[in-house]
Amino acid sequence: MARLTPAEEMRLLTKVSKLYYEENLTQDEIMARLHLSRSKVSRLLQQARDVGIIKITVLSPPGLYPELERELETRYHLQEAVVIESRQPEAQQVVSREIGTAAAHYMLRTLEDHDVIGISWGTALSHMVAALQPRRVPDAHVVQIIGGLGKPEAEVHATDLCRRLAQLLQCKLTLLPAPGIVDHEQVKSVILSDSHVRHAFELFPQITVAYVGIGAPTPDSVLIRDGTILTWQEVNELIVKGAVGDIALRFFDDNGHPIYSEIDRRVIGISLEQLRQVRRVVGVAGGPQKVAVLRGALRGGLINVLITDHVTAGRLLEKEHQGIPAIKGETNVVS
Amino acid sequence: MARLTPAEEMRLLTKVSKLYYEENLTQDEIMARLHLSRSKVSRLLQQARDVGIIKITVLSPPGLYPELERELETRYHLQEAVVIESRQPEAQQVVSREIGTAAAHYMLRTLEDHDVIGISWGTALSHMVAALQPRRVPDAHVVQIIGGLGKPEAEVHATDLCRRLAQLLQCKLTLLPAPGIVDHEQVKSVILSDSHVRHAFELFPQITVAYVGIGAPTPDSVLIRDGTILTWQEVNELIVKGAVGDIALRFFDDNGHPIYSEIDRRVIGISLEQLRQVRRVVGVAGGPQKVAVLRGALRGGLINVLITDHVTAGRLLEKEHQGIPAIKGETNVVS
DNA sequence: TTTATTACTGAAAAATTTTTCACTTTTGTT
DNA sequence: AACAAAAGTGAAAAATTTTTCAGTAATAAA
Repeated sequence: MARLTPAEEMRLLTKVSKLYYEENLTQDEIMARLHLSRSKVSRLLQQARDVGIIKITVLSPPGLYPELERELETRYHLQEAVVIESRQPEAQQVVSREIGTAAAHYMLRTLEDHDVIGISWGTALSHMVAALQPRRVPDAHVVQIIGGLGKPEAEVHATDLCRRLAQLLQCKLTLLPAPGIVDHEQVKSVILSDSHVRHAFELFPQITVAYVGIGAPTPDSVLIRDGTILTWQEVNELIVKGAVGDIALRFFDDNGHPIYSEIDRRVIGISLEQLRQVRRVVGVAGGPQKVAVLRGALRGGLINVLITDHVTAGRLLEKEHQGIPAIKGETNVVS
Repeated sequence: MARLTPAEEMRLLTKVSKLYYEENLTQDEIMARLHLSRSKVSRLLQQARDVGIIKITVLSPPGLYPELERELETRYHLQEAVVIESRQPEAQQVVSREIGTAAAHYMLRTLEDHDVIGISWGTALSHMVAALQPRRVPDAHVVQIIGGLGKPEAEVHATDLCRRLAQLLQCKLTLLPAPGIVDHEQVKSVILSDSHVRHAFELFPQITVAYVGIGAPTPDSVLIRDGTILTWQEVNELIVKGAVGDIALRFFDDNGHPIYSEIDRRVIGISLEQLRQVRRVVGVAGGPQKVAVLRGALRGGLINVLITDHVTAGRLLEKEHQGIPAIKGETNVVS
């Protein structure tokens, strides 16, 4: 109601701030006490925050990397980034396990009653399921989004992962009873006519959250290791075409753009386009080999939650060839 | 929805805190982002504050004494204390002026449209009015609560104060056209029969805020100085009875209890009991001589807003003969 | 001076946050 | 293992805070 001198204003600012933040009075009580209007108190507090009379600090306990998370989230338009501290950040196996554990916690934290959970495949996801504490969520639904990998007779990995997960959650389960990749396109169309397979495919649009591993095309990757899934020659072809890695056997380049090829047509599983329709795609990956792929996946908006380790996170935030920003409109739906 | 490990909980706490306090997301946005329930986010923030992850500091600019104010308010159940920094805290005259200025600011800040303002008398109040910036508050009402002091022909001070104040506020004015103290009780009853005087008295219960000076019975006080108001002998009598000072010529002791006497019966003005009925009584006083009286007034709950200087404030907070607390139920109504 | 612009106000509306409540899960105890 | 107690949960209600709005006062410009 009045015109105040700067000094008097300062005193009022300080006083209101103290009463609010130190004495925990409500703004109403302060208003009564100091004979101000409700709005004035609110505005005063706002001003005090702006001017710096009120200082709010959030301290991060050691072992947490909220700044890295924050930067990743901002830079790549992520819904959330989870960065854990790795004890052996260069050891692919160790990192995968650590990240898998973090992913399990993340799942536990974010799981909702009617979630339809798409699961791909990979070491990290495997560790995730291994680390997951059992929890009854009967209305959830686990859906396999890529066929079991490797030769038909070995089609265990992806399928198994889903089965174990569904068991831990005691929830519904839809498997994709097919190999992840077949030898000829014709075989694929035959398989796709199977009603079970079709059933899984039809569920893709209903997936509310997908957990995906991210593959790097290195010689020792599981993909190539024993030649059962892809040959080194095939992978090389893809690399020549610009591939930096894959999500559920869908290869993509530096910018997350899909790389179509003969190989792609032989894959039985969700497409990158379909994956992009999923509201929440959680990428679970870390370790030195994954940096390049992750960068592509992030740039292309193929994932919108990232679970990784602090070293990988740091690398993903390095200037990167003069920071080409993630392309607008290609990001997954967020809200 | 989930059971979290302590480490994971820490991360969540930190993350939520950062998003809320550093990114300024709403709890709703955080909920969407982190897939938590609205309540959970609120509780998490509460917890983070409790645990100390979030630290809120209010820094007081130099020259302000929010701690002293706070302590005074708490110790003496005050609605508000205003402590200003005095440049010459031992010089009664200087302090009075400084405090008067502070009181003017306080009035400007808290003045409301329909306030009925009771005004007593004193050096500090005089400075207050002198320092007051003009401000039109036509519905306010200034009421003189103690007769003009001294001999009838000198009855200027209190009256004048009120008149000047009313002019500055361009508001209604009710004077108490009588001396503050008369020679004989009989004279008083005659005066009280005057309709103007009665009018002022009838307004006392409607006073919403009273500004009162606080008198110390020292030889150089204006009260005694020229012998026009009280003689040293009269004052001495009061001191013997335990008086530490007065508010509007109503003397009281260490604990703010009124001291009744022949003198008291000759005073024309508000009584301490009536003053106590006033929702807000602002005591304006400081300087070395006022410490003892102020202590009495504060202990007795005779005032519930105090405007003083930092040295006096400090003295008022000294242990005081093993801190007899202000007596409950004797305090003025606060809300 | 008068006028136009800007800033500021309090009340009410809208938005946000906290608490309550009814219920479920976990944990500790017999 | 069965049970009771305690802790934790989300939805809704209640409380609190912020913003909007319409109007007023202060300041700047003419």
